[in-house]
Amino acid sequence: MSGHKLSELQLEVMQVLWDLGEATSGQVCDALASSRQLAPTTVATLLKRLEEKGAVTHRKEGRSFVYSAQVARKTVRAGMVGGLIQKLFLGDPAALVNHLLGDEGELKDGDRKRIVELLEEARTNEAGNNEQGKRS
Amino acid sequence: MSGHKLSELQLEVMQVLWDLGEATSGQVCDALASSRQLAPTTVATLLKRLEEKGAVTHRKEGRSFVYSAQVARKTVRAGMVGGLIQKLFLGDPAALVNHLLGDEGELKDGDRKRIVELLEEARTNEAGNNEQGKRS
DNA sequence: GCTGTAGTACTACAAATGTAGTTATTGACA
DNA sequence: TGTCAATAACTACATTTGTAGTACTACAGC
Repeated sequence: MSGHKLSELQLEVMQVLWDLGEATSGQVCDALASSRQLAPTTVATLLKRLEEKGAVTHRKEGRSFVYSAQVARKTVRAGMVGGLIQKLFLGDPAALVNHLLGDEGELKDGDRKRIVELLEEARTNEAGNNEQGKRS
Repeated sequence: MSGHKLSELQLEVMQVLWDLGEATSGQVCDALASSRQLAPTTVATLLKRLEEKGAVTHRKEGRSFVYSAQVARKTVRAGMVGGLIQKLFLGDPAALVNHLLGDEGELKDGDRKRIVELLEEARTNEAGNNEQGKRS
């Protein structure tokens, strides 16, 4: 439900929070430093906006805010992957996989192999589900 | 590398052009009508902006413009899927597939099956490659 | 106790996007 | 042949995003 559309930069911030569990704006700023040079106030602004849209929360510790993600990585992934499938693949997830397996140059040598390996797992699960009757 | 970042709406317009081959702004407007009510001028604006960024071209026919996509659907898919993988899955395509196969509720019953089938096919191909001698 | 520093709050501003009105043009049809 | 309907050009405006400056505050160390 919660339509969490995150921009690229917002996503980067979320990644930091997901990885660290929680962080002050300063820590987020440091974590991002490798990929982007942002002024500390910029990061603070980003966090506040993310909070406005419910993607993060903060608790107060001393005078500073310790932020943490309020939406799970998985949720955001699901939302964004789902959106992409809708928008680009007419709602058909298999079309996405097909695209990935195609020769679009997406995959490096090892990737294809690893993906195919996932097949084994998937089949196992599939079998398991069938036998046990699936629940979730 | 042409960084074609398209917004959701822009993407919808592109879909129409990809599907129809070419279309006037009026036709695009009609095609979009089912999903969105947009003023004809709005659609015209969208097309012009898309042209500015090189995603579409037009030729003149009488007094009206007939637009057609200038970037291939495949290219845009590759770009956007690639971006998503970078941003959300640390650049690992297999992680995306894994996510799809996970129980995130993304897949309807038939979908999983079809994906597994695709993977099986891919594995067959992979085997073929192996037999012929793989390089890397 | 005073000062520097880190961090929040508030403000700002440019670019992109979603959306559409106004105006000018012009081919089509009565 | 004159009017209408379609369409392009230009303009407009709100929202979101990327980015950051300024002002205020409070703790830390001298």
